[in-house]
Amino acid sequence: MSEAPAPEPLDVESPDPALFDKVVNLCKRRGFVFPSAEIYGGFRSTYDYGPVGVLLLRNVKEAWWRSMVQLRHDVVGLDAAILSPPAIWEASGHLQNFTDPLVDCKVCRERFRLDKLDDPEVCPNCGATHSFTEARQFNLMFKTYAGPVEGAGAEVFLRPETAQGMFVNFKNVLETSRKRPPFGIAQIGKSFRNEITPGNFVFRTREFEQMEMEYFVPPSEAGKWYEYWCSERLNWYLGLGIPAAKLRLRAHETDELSHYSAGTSDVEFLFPWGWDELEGIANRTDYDLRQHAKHSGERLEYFDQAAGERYVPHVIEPAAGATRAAMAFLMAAYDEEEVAREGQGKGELRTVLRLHPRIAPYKVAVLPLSKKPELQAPANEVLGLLQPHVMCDYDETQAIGRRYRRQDELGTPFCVTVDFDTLDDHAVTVRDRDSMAQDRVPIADLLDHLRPRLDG
RNA sequence: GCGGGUGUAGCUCAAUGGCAGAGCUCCAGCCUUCCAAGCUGGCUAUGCGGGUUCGAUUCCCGUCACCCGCUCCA
Repeated sequence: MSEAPAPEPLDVESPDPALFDKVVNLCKRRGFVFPSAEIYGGFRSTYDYGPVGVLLLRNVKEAWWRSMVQLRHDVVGLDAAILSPPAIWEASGHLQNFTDPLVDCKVCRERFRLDKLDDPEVCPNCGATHSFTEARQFNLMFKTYAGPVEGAGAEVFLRPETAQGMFVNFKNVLETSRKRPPFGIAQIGKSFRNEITPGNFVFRTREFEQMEMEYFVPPSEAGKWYEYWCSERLNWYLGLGIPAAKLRLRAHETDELSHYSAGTSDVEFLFPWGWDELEGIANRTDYDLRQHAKHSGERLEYFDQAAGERYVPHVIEPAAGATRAAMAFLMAAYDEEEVAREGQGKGELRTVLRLHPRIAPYKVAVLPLSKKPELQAPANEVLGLLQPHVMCDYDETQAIGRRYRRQDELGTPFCVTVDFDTLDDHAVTVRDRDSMAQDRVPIADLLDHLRPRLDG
C-alpha cells in the first residue's frame, strides 16, 4: 500500500488569479473604476473613480481619518500643497535617491538599474562585456514649471509623497496645536511618481492617493512606538473586515530599506497575484527633521520643559495607499454564492460584495416594489428620512429580485422596500445583504433599526 | 523602454476580403411584482491612424491601451 500524499496545508490561503479579472470586471460594469480618457484610447496608468468608486474611496479615507485623527487626541490633520519647490526635495533626499540610474545593453537591448547589477561591466542577460550605454538618470518625480517662463529657475515638482508636507510644517503645527511628543500629523492626498512600470490595475499608478501620518516621539521611545503602530495599523484592516488569513506584517531586510529608514514593516495583503504591500510602517528616525533643519536654517526641535532638554524628535510613519486599500477591500469582499431558486434544483450565482458597512458605497437602497405612482410618496418619505444620515441609492426599475442583486454587487448592506402594504401599515421591508433575511419595520423606527447595524 | 500576448455591443463570446450575430446586462411597456420570472418592443460594437484593394472588422504598417515577464514598494 502506497503512502498517502502529504496533505495540503490548509491554514495558508493561496492567491486566486481569477479573482483579479472578476473584480476588475465588476469595477467597470458597476461604475467603480474606469480607465482614464477612455474615449481617446485611454491614458496609461490613470484611472477615474465612478459614481460608486468615489464613494468607496471616500469611505476608506474617512475610515482612516476617523481612526487616526478623530478617535485620538494626539494626532492632528494637515493638507499641504502638491506643487513644491526643489529645495524640499533636495533636503529630503528625493532628488538624489529617488533617481534610478538606468543602462541599456547595446547587444541584447535589455535595460537594467546600474545600482542593482552585480558587475557593472557584464550584462547579466547576454553576458556581453562593456556593452552598456552611459547611465541615464531617471528621476521618479514629475517636474513642471511655475509661472510664465519655462526655465530652470521656475522648476517645481509634484510631490512624490505627502510626508514632506508634515515635516516642513512641523514647527507651524507644534506652535499652533500645542501638541508635544508623542504626537502625530496626518494627511490624505494625491502623490505622483513617474513609475517605470505601473500595473496591476489601480495597484501601482503614477497618480495615486496616500494616507500618511508622521508620529513624532522622543528618540528613546522610537522602538516602542514603531511596534505600537505596526500592530495598530494591522488591526485597522482587520477591523474593517479583511480576513486575517489574507493579511500579514513583513519586516524589510536591511538591504531593501529606503534611504530615510532605520526599519520598515509592510502590511501586506494576499492579492490575486500574491502578497503585496498595502502600507509601510517606517522608522524614519530624525533624518527628515535634521535634513530640513540643515537646509532651511530653521530649528526643528522640541524643548521639553519638564526635563529641561532639547531634542530632535524621531518619526514613526505609517504610510498607506488609499487606492490600494480600496482595491484590497473589494477583493477581500468579493464573494459568489449559489442561491437556490424556488421550484428549481439548480441554484443561481449571486455575486455579493461583503463590504464592511463603514466602507460600502451605499448604506441603504430604497426600492419601491413597483413604479406605480401611489408608491412614490412613501418611497420619497423614506428617502427623505434616511438621506440626511446615510448615503442612499434609489432604484425603481425592473423586478425587485434583480434590484436586490444589483445592490449585492455594490455591497449595499440594506435594502428598504416600499410595497402596497406600506400604504396601510406604514412599514417597510428591510432586507439584509448577507443573510438575505427580511424584517418588517415601521417607517418611524427605521433609523433606529438601521443605525446600530451600520455602525458595527 | 525591451520581449511575448490581447483588442468585435456595458459584459462574455461568435463570424466574415462583400448588409457584423448570440446570450446576459441595460432601457421602455404589461403584470398589487419581495430575490437576476414571463411576455412584447428598443438602444448599443470591430481601440485609433494610415496602406493594399472595386470593397478591410478581416491582409500589411504604425500608434494607443491592457495583460505576462524585466520592474518596484503607497
